[in-house]
Amino acid sequence: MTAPLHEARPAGPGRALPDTQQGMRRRNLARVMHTVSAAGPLSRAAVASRIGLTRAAVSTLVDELIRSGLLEELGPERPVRVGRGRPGSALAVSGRGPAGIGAEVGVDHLAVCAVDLRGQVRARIVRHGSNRGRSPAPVVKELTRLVRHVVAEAEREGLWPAGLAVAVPGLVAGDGRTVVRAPNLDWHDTDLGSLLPAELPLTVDNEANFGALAELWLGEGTPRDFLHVSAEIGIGAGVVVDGRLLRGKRGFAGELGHVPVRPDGPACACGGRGCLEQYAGEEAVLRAAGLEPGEDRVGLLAARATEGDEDVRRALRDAGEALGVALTGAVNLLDPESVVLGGALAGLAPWLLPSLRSELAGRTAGPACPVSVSRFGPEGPLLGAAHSVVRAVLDDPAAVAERS
Amino acid sequence: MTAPLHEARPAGPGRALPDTQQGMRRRNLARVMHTVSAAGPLSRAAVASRIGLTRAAVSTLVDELIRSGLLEELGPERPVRVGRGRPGSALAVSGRGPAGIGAEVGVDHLAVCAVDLRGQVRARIVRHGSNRGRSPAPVVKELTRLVRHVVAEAEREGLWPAGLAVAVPGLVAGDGRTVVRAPNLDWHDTDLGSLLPAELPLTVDNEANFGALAELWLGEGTPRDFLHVSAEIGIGAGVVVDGRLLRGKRGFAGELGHVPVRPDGPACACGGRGCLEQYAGEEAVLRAAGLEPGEDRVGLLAARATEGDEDVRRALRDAGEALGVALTGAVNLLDPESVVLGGALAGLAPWLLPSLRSELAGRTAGPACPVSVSRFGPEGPLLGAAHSVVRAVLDDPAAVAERS
DNA sequence: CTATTTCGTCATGGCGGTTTACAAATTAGT
DNA sequence: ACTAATTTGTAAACCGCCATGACGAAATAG
Repeated sequence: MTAPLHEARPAGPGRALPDTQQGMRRRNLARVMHTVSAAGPLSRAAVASRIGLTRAAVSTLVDELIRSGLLEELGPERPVRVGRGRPGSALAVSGRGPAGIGAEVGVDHLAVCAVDLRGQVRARIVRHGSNRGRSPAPVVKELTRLVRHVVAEAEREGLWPAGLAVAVPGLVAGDGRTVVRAPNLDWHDTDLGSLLPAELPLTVDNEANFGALAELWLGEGTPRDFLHVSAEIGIGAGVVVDGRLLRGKRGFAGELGHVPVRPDGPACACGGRGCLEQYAGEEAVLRAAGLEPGEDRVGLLAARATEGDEDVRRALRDAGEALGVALTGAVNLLDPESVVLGGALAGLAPWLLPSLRSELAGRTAGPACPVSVSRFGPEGPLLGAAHSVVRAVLDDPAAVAERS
Repeated sequence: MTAPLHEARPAGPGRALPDTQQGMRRRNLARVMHTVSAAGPLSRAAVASRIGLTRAAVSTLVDELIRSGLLEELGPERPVRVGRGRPGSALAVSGRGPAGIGAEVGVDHLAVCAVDLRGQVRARIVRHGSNRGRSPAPVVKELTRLVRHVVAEAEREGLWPAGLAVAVPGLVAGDGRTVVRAPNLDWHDTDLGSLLPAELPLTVDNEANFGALAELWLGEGTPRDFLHVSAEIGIGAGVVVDGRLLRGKRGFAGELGHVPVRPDGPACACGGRGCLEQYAGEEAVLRAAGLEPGEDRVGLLAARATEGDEDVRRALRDAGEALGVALTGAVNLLDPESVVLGGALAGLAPWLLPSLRSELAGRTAGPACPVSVSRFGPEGPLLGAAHSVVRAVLDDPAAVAERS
């Protein structure tokens, strides 16, 4: 029963459980966890009215969750006051117990963190240094060391790892383990499952997808329908529809970088012509700006743009324009509530946004789709990965209780 | 309790019912209906093993459904044989009881049909004649007459109408009643709910969406992730993701017609430039082919192309090319399993497909997304509409039993 | 200080699926 | 043809889960 933990993929609170009393119980446990997790400290009565069960039923559910160590009672010193009447006893998600381990394989860094059920980052390591062209085995070996380190640190705080989620800058197969293509790393058809320790349930996904999930779960007022655009060499988008990540048949959805912007434009590695990547991809922008590819390419662009370098600014303006054209297509197709720029794009937003927005507005009848910048910037994918494990626990607390 | 009947919109078998024993019962009733409906005559034991309940539980569910008239026992003359052992008694969806009424407001016709729970069309009327520029009131009045006629015919066969679903060639608001914009008809912000008889639960939706649903529900081997493209003056797409229709925030998803194909192309009514509609829309194609707009425009194009008219063929080839560019973007974004051409496009497919396919293949790395033609052609939206009502009954049989 | 309100829990009950057992209906094998 | 094996459908007893209603506990309002 470790399968339901891979929740960043199948997704949806407790779906697919059989419609029997046991399944009902499990779903109700999940609903209690989600409610308490989302709405802060809450009394049993408040939970009951929110999920539509009686106080008595919620009491038994809460008892079970407290026994499992997933929920805790804050104690009589910190009651939940409502007005007149006896104050409720405050329930909160436990700060001990299971933790989600998130990891990120970036082009220029590795990062690992541990997040508890409350959403707090409890341990964190970042190692800088380029991974371009390094073969998977040594990179993953190093990543494994970092994971073990973070897990050890988390365990010292009374946490135990419930799963590992890895964000990679590339396409991931539908199995949630295999990196099909990561151009920045030059990885192809690499099964991370066989390289990582098998102790933890594993999920691998695109960084744009995890970034989108971070936005969905952690962003304040984030809608249930939006596009999260993120870029390094390639440009990827995490598409969230009705609160769920859109993956597509093979798991390749969100390949914004190869949306045609000018059908007769320059040839692209994908076989097409005039793909967005040819105008707004990292290499294209650096070339247009007259810069040499170096270590921290995004930082370099941002620095030069800040200094007022006209070539760089023009290059970014043009990239924003191309992004605007591609996003117009996406917005027409998906009708999202907003578009969020995350990952590397977040740092370049000041110079991309004006042309992007005007292009989008000019091509749209009625009010244009609002474009914002992610609050998490480059941290999004890592946080999203760790939280995906946490969400899996919230989605089926009974499965975790069995293992603890 | 008429709300859950509008199932083409919220969709998803019995979701959102409370996780209480009553909700469980209702969901299990729905699962029995869906199973029997999908897998033909089935014994109680077969249903039980398919949905994961015990034979005893299924027996009580089936009893209830038979009492409600939604299921029927075929009788001892037509048993379900399995091999050794006692043969099962065959269960089938009832051919009487509730029926779905589907209606279509086309540019050149009105159509209404009644479909029983088995999916059979039991009554049908089509009235030819242009509706371009006619104001909503008289058109809907005429449609209402046709609906009453079909309902009367269905009732003579022992059916009763469970709901009415109307397909329109335009954008429909999120409420499922109001036509926001239908350029072919020149309707704007028209609330069909106030014009149609209030006796029946009503759903209004875009014809491309209903066409996509027909494909999803009735097509053989149709995947759960695909794009259904359909066109009259505008070009719309029904986007199906994981077996559910993608609607977007305002319900405007699938506006393929305004995806930019050439960012510097001719201006479009939407405010943009070079939208797909400027290359593959009906007017653009007619102009490129050197034809005058007349009554049956699609038929005219098809006829001329069949005759070998080079201008028409070239125009259609170019339109296919533009469609290919726009679809490349959509395919990259959504990673669907296939693309289906329906509605008016189905009739022009022989001349559109070659250039469309080669454009799509040339712009895609790896195997290109397969493009096929709808089996239903122009009938798709009408069938999808009627079936959406039927699906609503299957999704919550208990709600219907209360009304019968 | 009392009346009122709200919280959490307990006992009871209804409902729904499971378990177990059994009769009915058919095939396979002798 | 007759028996053994197999499968179906149903009935009775059981268990689990939530609802109902009542109660004591703990606060506020007057």
